[in-house]
Amino acid sequence: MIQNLVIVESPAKAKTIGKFLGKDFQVLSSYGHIRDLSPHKFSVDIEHGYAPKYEIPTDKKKLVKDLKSAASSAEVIWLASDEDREGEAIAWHLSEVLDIKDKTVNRIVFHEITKPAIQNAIQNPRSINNDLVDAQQARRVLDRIVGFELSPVLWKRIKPSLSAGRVQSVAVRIIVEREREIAEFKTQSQYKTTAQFLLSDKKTILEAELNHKFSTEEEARQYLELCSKGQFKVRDIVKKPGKRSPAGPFTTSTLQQEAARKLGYSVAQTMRIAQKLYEDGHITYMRTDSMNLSALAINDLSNLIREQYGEQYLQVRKYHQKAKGAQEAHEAIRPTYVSKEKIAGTAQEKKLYDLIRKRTIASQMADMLTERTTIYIESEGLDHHFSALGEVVLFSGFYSVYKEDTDDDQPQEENTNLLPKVEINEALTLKEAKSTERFTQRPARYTEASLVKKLEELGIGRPSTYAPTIQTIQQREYVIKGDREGKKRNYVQLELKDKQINKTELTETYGADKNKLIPTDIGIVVNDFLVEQFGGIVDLNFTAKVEDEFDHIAEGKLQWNKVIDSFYKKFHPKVEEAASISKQEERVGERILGTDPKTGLQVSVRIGRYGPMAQLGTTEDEDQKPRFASLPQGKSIVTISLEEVLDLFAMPKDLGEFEGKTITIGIGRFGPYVRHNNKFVSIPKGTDPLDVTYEEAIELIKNKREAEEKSIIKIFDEEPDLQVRVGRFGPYIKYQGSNYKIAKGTDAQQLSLDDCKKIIEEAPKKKSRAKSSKTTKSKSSKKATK
DNA sequence: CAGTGAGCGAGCTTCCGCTTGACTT
Repeated sequence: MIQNLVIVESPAKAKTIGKFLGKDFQVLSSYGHIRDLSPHKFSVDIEHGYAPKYEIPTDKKKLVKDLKSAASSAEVIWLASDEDREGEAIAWHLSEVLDIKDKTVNRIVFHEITKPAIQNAIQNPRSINNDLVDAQQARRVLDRIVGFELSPVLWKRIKPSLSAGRVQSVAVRIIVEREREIAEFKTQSQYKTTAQFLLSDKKTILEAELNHKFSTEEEARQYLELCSKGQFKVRDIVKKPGKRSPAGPFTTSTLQQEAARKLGYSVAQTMRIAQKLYEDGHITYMRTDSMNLSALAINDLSNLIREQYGEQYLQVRKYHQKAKGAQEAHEAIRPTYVSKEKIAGTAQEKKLYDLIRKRTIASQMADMLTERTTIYIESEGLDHHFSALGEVVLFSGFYSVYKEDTDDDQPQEENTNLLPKVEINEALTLKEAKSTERFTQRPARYTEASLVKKLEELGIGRPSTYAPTIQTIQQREYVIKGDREGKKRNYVQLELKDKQINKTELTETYGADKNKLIPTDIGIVVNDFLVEQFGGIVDLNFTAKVEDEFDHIAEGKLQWNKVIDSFYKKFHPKVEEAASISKQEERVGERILGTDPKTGLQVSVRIGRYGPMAQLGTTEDEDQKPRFASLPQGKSIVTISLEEVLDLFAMPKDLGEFEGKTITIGIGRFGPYVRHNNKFVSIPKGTDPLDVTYEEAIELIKNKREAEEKSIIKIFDEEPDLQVRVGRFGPYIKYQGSNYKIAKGTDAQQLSLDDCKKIIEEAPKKKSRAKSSKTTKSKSSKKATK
């Protein structure tokens, strides 16, 4: 029998701690929360003080049973969940669920997984902080009320299965508002002037920029004309020391940002890889908002920097978290053994480890020191002056190990920009000058990582939820990760050379975007509805405000259910009101575009049961049922024109006969298609279905037939319904409309009819396949039933 | 897998934060 049972949150942590504590301690893990509100039921008793009804999730039942039996045979139980609101609640749930009436229950905490930290924790046990637990309950209940009251309003007013919540709805709002700023952005242009001067040796060139931008071409031209007569000289040379400091060690959000910028990983990908590194013992915990490093780690880092770079490169620093609502229960993300330069693993794991390691080392290194030189150039009688900037690195410091990227698309300016030697009052000859029209840049669309950064700044969401939140808003189709093609524009360049000014018109592409978060029609309509009806909840500062109240609860100054009550009394009537109107009474987000000149029927667009749609005619019209059409990819209910909608109703379009059957063009659930003899061929992306000619349609049909023929490996005369084919995932059997997987390593060519039938019979029974394909992506719902 | 969208109604969808695997295609 083991005397002491320690329970932590993560199994990897349990393993390490077990080693530190020795034989008298058994260390187990709770795998996060062990109890929660039911995923299907409201589970908050509004009438009785908002009492939450907790249950043990089915997939946690066995774990809780095991923990119980371990607890029953131990004398002292140490609850060592994280030192934050959630961790305190986990400890409390454990103390409630495990049968431990007559046992000693000690609550202990540590911020780092080191032997001294853990021994110290064991020396200083306390009891559970009930105020902190209450703050967590308030957070949990508030989120449940918001999510489970708001979402049904959306089902009723807009479309089923939608969702809203304190975090996700603000994330969507940020993206929708940015898109509006982009749409409303008025670009302006200014003329930026640069010049090349020759030094007195008549050979060396000095490049400089004018400290003024002209708003019109005329002004720029006049200035260049003055320049052509100017007598330039060096007015002053100013030298200033410059320095740059390293960024702090990684937290979850900064790791996600840098991994996206430097390695191109998605937020979810970064977390998956980091999880593996953590489990393999290479890095500390990856879900953290702290920049703290343990004394042990700082010691290791100091030794490494001294040895590999020298004493002058070492500068021990302490970083402080600026993010709102940070709870700092863990260390920063760092290598467990910084001396380990390379790890075993996949290429992705190695790259991420290297990034974490270099960032951690750099964080304890000296500043980079530079000397910045500015040469001021002027001519008598001329307003404004030119200046040439140079920067020389005097001491590289942390910069030799790691440099942080920025989100700007602009290339980084070079750091070592040497300037030629000049003297004050040295006469310079203007070799040439250019005045180029430059445009102001529209705000940038968010990437996954820059959205995480924004959310963190607002104190919305936690390290463990950034990646899932981004997944949710994409899954609900509020936002898609997409590309936008750049547009072309002309700009003017005036060139002064040999006393002549030449004007050229050049073209540039601008505004192209790749893999950026773009709101969908559904996202826009849902957001506008929420902003209008529930502005307080989707307010960017809502979380910060309630966090303040949670803090007061944690300090014992407020009662948690009173906080919830005053919120609910204001919130619930708004829910009732919003839910009292039906979809038919008021169509959220509907746009009426006009009337069809041919029929005189009303043309409108809105969000329908299956997404954005167009409607011809109205339901009030008794004589004529309305016609409907889905909006094709790339079209939006916000911007689509009457003409474009009328084109949609021109389908299905008859193209004529081929082999005795008619060819029709239409748009279905999976996009535009050509239909012939009950067979469908997709029309490739980028082609307007209305532009497809009779000849092109036949071409598409023939191509499809050819591809189909090629895909058939084997066919049996006795059973023409059964075919062995090869597809994207390799060979498979097609039989009566269903596909069957062929086991790896089987030679599909050699299969006999009997072999195939056997494979079909032995294939696992499919569960409600037809249903799951209709409700596009309801994977999460299946998990819950299991 | 491809002409859905009205209406009838049953039953379902939904939140945020802690944690890892177990699952197909």
